Order: sequence, then structure tokens, then C-alpha cells
Amino acid sequence: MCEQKQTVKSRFAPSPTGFMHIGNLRTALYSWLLAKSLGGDFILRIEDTDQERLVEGAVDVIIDTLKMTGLNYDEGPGVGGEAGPYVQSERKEIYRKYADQLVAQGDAYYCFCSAERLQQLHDENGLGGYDRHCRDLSADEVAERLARGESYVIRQRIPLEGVTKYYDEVFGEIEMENKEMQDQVLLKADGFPTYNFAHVVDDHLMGVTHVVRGSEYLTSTPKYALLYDAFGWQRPHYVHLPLLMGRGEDGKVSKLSKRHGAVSFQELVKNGYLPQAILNYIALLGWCPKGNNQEIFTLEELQQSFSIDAISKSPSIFDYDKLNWFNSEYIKAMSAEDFAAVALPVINETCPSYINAAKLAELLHSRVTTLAEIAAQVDFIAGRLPMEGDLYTNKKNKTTPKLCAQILADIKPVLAETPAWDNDSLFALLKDFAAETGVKSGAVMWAVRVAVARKAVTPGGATELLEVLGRDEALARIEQAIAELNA
RNA sequence: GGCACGUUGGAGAAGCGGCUUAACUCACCAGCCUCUCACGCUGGCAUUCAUGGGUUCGAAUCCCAUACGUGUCACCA
Repeated sequence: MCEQKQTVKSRFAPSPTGFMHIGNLRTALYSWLLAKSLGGDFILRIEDTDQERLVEGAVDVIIDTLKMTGLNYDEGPGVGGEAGPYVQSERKEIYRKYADQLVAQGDAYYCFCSAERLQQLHDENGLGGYDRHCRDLSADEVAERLARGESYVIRQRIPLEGVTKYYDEVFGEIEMENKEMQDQVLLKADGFPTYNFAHVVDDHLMGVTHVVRGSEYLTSTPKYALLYDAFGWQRPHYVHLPLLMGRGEDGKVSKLSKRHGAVSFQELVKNGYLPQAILNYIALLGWCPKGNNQEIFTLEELQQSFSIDAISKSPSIFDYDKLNWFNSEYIKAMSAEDFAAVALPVINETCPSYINAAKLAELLHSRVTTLAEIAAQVDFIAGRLPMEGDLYTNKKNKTTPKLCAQILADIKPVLAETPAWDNDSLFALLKDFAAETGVKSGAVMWAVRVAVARKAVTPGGATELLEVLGRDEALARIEQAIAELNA
């Protein structure tokens, strides 16, 4: 009989902070891709062991994000599973039990040091760790202090000598001298476990085969490996991801954070980015399909071409320019109907009802990089803008305020009488008018567009704007423009 | 400061010892298209892969050193 192959199981284990950091989302994506590309399961676990940082509704944010991005999970809050509960605060007793086992084995010990004492151990830079003050307390003393009800934590007893190594699927062999490691806290004074302990216990109990997380854990993983060894558990495959960085205004690069702009998924969505565009973009930050020559991928395509060995080791900088490009590509790829469905509500909310909203949506479709730009682009339709600067003077079309006044005065009656009010007819009409009067057609278009929009850049040309505005409003604006020009 | 990891253009990156006079994408620049802009199209943009040594007939690709960068040293995850 051949050995049965263990099914792959990966997890996403965020702490509920109230928002989904884009770096965490990418971790979730890669973790999901890894499991799914190998036909495995993906689980969601909530790491809420820090009682001081609890945020209401934060778990919903995580679940909603996974739902919106299509990263469905096979086990976790809301869907259940054999290894539940999947919320760490509900597993407190489990950790206690395993911590006790470690103490009994001599792989962990009670520490009664006060916060003040620990504070003093740190140098002026906040560096320096624990001095192992309680590491060798006698059993009697421990029992006595426990009986007295002294506050304590449980610390991991790291070997003083030797080297711990592990193999990372991305970074390869990682070695760490045991003397470099701290006797980290496993169980806190409030009885909750630390991340360092809880995730190890949970990953084992939940059957996680692949631990996918950011490379900030690269150097603490030996301690976790030691924990697996102490329990006699099989160590999981480690897959550390290169960090997502941001470049600050000072030009310095550091871990992507709020100071670099919008970095949470919901913030980006609020700013008009499409979930799939965001996902596509971050998928390519730190990973690249073999021989890549394309950029746009669906989740299914990503899943098909995903492989660990194509994950890069070097950190990558989050680039809003490229995100914008992805987003505009995704917007352009939307059907006219789908785009109208998202654009129309914005248009109807800001613009008067007599305009041709459908036409406006059509004009906007190729001109918008985020959904949030819609409102900004239609401001001149929503209401008449004040005239700013000398828009009537245009070098290329050789227009001057005087010429424009003339053109507008002449064209107004023609526009008032023309039977059809659609772009094609209007365009033909203005062309003919230009030919008849001997004025450059570009000049006519320019004069009309500026009169009607009072904006240098508009989503559409003169006749398109006329169609959107409708005859009455267009004429009214032209009349106002003539009056202003002659004033 | 100790330790760990990284280093291909402004950004993401392909490349895994000869097919590379370093793909592809974003950004940028120029031109075309054109009723402004956008879209679209065309072209340009690293003689060089952090630097210095080596190994080799041959190196961005292997080795070593240096520099620089980032991460980490919490009763936070």
C-alpha cells in the first residue's frame, strides 16, 4: 500500500482589526490559491487573543471581504468545520491545556516578572529581551507563588545552545542560533495565549499543512518549529511571502501602511476600485506566472497557474498607478449595461433629470479610472460652473473670445431650429455650419464646447455634450455665454 | 546594535551558465487618430542586471566579500 497523500490545507488567520489591510488580503489570496491549486481546503480562523484590541464588527469586515473577492473558505466562522471553533477567544481552554503540558515536560516555565521589571530590561532603544530571570525557579517556589495568587505568564524554554533550522518553501533553508531567540511568552497573564503559541496549537489541531504568511515571521518561525518539536507534532510547510512595501513622501520605503495612502480593501472599494481589479493587481505583487506575458487574470486563471516556486523573495512596492491601470481595464471590460448600472445612480444623484444620462454614462465608460471619478467628471453637468480663465482662447483652433462670441451668436438660431438632437446629427450640423461660414470646424466645436461646459477637459466633444445636456439647457448655456462674452 | 532576509530601469517583473545587442506590464516621452480629454494605434525609454573580486572558453544567471535596503528583537499579531 502506498502512503495516503495528505490533503493540503491552508489558512488565513487575521486578527480582527476592523479593516482588511491590502497586505493581509494578498496573504489570504496566496493562501487560498495555494490550497485551491493543489485541490486542498482553505480555512479561516480569527485570531482575537488580544483583548485590548477588540473591535466591534471587525469579523464581519473580514468575512465580507472574502465574500466580495470570491475567496471562499471551507472551514471557519459561519461555515463550521470539524476542528472548530475557529475563533481563538473561544478556544481558551485548549491553549491552557497544551501550555500545561509544555510546563510539565519542561519546555515552558512560569514567569512572575512584573511589567516594570521587564521594562527596565530594555535599552534606550527599546531593544533587548527577557533575561530568563524565572527560567530556573524551583518547583517549590513556583508552587508557593502560584498558591499566593501571584500573577504569572508561561514562557517557552528555548535551548541555550545549538541551532534551529527549518525549510521555507520560498526562502529556502533558514537557520537561527538558539541563543538569539527569546523565551517568548506563550500564555499571558490574562490567561489568553499569544499569537506565538495559539497559532501553532491551532494549525496543528486544524490540520493545516501549509502556513502562508508575511515574511515578517521568517525569523520567529524557528521558535514555532521548536514548539512543534516539543509536542512531537509534524511541522507544517512554511510559505513566507515577501513584504508589501510603500514609498513614503520622504522617498523611504517601508512596510505598507496608512501613511502610504489608502491601504485597506474597503477604503479602496470606497474610492472606486473594483474588487476583482484589486485582487488581480495584488496577485502580481510578489508572484508572477512562469514566462508571464500578460497581466489580466481571473481568479480561476490565477488558480490554474499558481505555484509556490514563482513567488519572489524580494519585497515589492505597492504602486497606485498600476492599480489605476488595472481598474480602468476592468471598467472598460464591463459591458455597457453593467457600467451604466453603477454609473447611473451617481449621475442621477448629482445631475438634473432632464439630461441624457444614458449617453453620459456611455461617454464616461472609457474615461474613468475609478468609479469615484464619475462625480468629478460630471460636475459641469450637475450645475453650471463659473467661468475660469480664458478658455475661449485656443491656439490650435485659433479661437479668441471675440471669434467665439460670433460663432455662438450665429450657431444659436441654427441649434434652436434643428429637428434632431443626437450626436451624429449635431456633428453634421456643426460641420456644415463651419463649411458655410468659412470658419474652421475645430473652432466651432471649441467655442460650443467651452460655452456649454466651461471646462477645459470634458468627457466628450461639443456635440456629445449638447446631446447630453438636451436642447433647452444647451441653448440656455450658450445664451449665457454670449451675454458674458459681450459684457 | 545583534540576528535574518533581500538587491534586474521610476514601479511590478521575465530570465535559472551560451538562443539576451535583458521579454512583458505600468508610469513617462514622442507621433498618429481626433469636436477637448480619454480610448485605440505606432515608436522611444537598462550596452546593462548594487559594487568589487573570483570560477568558467563563456555569468544577470555559480562562489566570496563589501555596500545599501528591509524585517525582527512586546504579556501585538
